[in-house]
Amino acid sequence: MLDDRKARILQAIVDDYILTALPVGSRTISRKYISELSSATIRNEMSDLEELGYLDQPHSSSGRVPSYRAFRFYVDQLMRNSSLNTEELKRINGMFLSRIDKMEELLDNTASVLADTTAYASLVTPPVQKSLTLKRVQIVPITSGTALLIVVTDAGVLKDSIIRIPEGLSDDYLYMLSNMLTASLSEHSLEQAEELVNALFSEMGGHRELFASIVKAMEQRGDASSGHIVVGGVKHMLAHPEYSDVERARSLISALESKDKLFTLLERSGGVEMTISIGPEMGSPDMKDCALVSTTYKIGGRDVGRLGVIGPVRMNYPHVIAVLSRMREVLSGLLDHGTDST
Amino acid sequence: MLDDRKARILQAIVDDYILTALPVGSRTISRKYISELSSATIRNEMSDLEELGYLDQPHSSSGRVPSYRAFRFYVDQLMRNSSLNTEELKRINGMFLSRIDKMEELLDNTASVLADTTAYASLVTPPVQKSLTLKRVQIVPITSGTALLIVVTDAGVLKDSIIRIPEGLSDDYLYMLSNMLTASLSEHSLEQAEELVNALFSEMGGHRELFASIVKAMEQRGDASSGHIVVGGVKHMLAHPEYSDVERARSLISALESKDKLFTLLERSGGVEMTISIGPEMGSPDMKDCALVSTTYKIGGRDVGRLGVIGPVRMNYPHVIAVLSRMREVLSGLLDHGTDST
DNA sequence: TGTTAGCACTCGTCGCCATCGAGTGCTAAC
DNA sequence: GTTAGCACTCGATGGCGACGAGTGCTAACA
Repeated sequence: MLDDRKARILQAIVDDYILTALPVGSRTISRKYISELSSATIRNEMSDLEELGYLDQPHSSSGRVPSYRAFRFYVDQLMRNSSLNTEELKRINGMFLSRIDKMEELLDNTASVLADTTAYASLVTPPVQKSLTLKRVQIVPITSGTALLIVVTDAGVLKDSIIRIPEGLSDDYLYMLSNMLTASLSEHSLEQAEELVNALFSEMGGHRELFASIVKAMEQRGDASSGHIVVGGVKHMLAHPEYSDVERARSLISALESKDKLFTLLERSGGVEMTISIGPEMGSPDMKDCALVSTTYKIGGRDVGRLGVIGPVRMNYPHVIAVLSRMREVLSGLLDHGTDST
Repeated sequence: MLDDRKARILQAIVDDYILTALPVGSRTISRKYISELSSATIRNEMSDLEELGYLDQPHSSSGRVPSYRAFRFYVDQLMRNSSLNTEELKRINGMFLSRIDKMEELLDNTASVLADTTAYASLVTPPVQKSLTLKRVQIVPITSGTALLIVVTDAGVLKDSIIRIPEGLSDDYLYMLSNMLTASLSEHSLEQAEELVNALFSEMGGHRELFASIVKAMEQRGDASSGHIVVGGVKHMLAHPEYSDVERARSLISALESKDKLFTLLERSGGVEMTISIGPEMGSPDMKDCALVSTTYKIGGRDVGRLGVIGPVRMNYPHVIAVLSRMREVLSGLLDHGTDST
C-alpha cells in the first residue's frame, strides 16, 4: 500500500499522462498539480514509485510513464467518479428518439453512440436469451423441406433460424404444432425448452427429426458465441498517439476484426457489472497496450448482453465508466419494453 | 490513343508500380521489362507519356508514378485476365463446405474470404429482393400490439420486420389473414405487392392500419439502403505503404466505417456486372487514393446484391477481378438453392 | 530519322555532428 | 524531511556533406 503522499503524486502522474500521453516530469507535477511540494521532493518520491513498480522510465533522463500496475492501482483506488455533461446525456438519450425496429440497427446505433461519446472503439454483443422467458414458438414453412423457426421471448424476437422439416407436412399441421409448442413452452426459459420439447414429442409421437431439429435450433440459439459482435469507432483509435506507429495500428485492427477473440474477451468477465481489463490482462499480445471497460445490459432484470469500450491503456476511465453506466440503463430500458426485435 | 510502344512501356510502368509502390525509373523498365530498348529511349517515351498526362513525377529527378489516368487506361486497355491458382480456388470453394443457415453468417464469411484472398478490404451487401418472387407471407404475433411480418421469397427469408397491429386480434385471425395474403401475393414480385395488398384490403375491409403497416414494411424491405453493409479485411489496407501515413489510414478507416458512403458507392454502379472506380472516381476525398472493384451476385437470375473489393489505386486488378468473378458464381450458386436465409 | 551512349545536373535520403533542453540524481544547506 | 543548486544524460532538432537514383540534353551512330 502506498502512503497518502505517494498516492497523490501517482494520481497526478496518471492524470497528466492520460491527458498528454507524454512522460511526466517532476517539475510538471510540482507546478500543475501539487504546488506545496518542490520538484526535488517529488523527484524523490517518483524514484521510490519507480522502485515499487508503478513507474517506468523510457530512458534515464526522461520523465516517468505510469506502468500497467499504476493504472491498476489508479482504477482500483484513486479514480473518482465522473458525471456526464448535458450534451453527452442528450446524445445518449437521442437513441430513444428514433423508433428502431430492427435489433441489428439498434446494436449498430449503440456502438456508434458509445464510440463517439467516448472517442474510443466500442463493442456491443447482441442479447442472448438462454435465461429469457419464452412467449411463443412458431414454425413458418419456407420451401417443402425447410421452415423458419421463430422464437419470441419476453425481449422480443431475438433471432430465428432455419430448420429442416420432413417433406409433405401441411401448413395447417405446422400451425397446429406451433400452437402446441407455444402452449407447452410459454412462460418457461430456454434452458428448460429441450426437455419440454422432448416431453411433447413422446406425448404426440410423430416426426422425430422435426423435433430433433427444433431442439437443436434452440440450443444454438442460447449459445452466445454463435452471435456476432458489433464493433464501432475504430477510427477513433488511430487518433491516439500510441497508434501513430502503423504496425501497432495494424495489429490492433487485426484484433478488432477477429470476432472470436473479442468474444472471449467480453465473455471472460461473465456477468460482472463493470469490468476493467488493462494491458497484459487483455491476454492477447495484439492488445497489450489497450484497455477494455465492459458492462452488461439487462432484459427483464437478467443480464443478456455486454457493452464495452476499448481504448489505449491511458484511457479516461472515469468518463468511460460514466458513459457505459448511462448506456446500459438506456439500452436496458429500451429493450425492456419487449417490443423491439429480430 | 497511344501507339504500341508507348502502351507497352506504360503497361510495364504500371505493372512495376503495382508491385513496388515506388516511382519507376527508365533503367528499371529497360532491364526488367523491355530489354530491346535502351533506358534513354524509354526516357524519351516516358517524357511524352508525362506530357500526355499518364505519368507524374514526384520531383524533378525521380522516377515516374502512373497517374489516375494511367490506371484508367491500364484497366480499360492493357490489363490481361488472370486466373486463380488451385489454393485460392480451394479457399473460395471452402465456403460451400460448412452448412450456413444464417444470412448474416454467410455474408460475414463471404467478406472474410474475399478480403483474405485479395489482401484488400472487402464489401458485401445483403440481398435485396425488390424483384424477387414472393412465396409466402406470414404474420406472427409477438405482443398484443406488435407482430412479426415474415416474407418468404424464392431466395428464402431475406428479412423480417416488426409491424404494429391493432390490439385484440386473435392468433387464428392472423393465421387466416396470412393465408389470404399468401394466396394473393404468391408468385408476384415485391414491386407489385403494394397494389395487391391494397386490393385485398378493399375486398376484405377491416383493419386499415394493419394493411397500411404491411405495405409500409414491404416497401422498406425492397429498399436496399435500409440494409447494412458488411466490411472485412480492413487490416490488410494498413499493410500497404500508401497507408504508412497514419492520417491517411485514419481517413480511410473513417470512410470504411461510414456505411452510408459505402452504400452509395456500391449503388452507383447499379446492376453493372463488373465496375471499377479509381481514385477521383470514388467521389469521396477520403478515398481518393483507393479503388473499388465491384460486381453483382444473383438469385434466380436477377441481381440482388453486390460484392466489392477496396484497395489502393495500384491494386492488382486482374487478380481481384478473377477472385470476384469466382466469388459471385459461388455465392449465386449457394443462394440459388433458395434454402438459406434470414 | 530514330536510337543510344555519355554527361552534367537535380534532389531526396542517409549518416554525422553540434546544439538544445527537459529531466534526472546527488549533495549540501536549511 | 525538504529544497536549492548543479552536473549530467540523452532524445530531439537542424545543418551539412556525401551518395545515388534518375533525369534531360547533346552528340554520335545506324
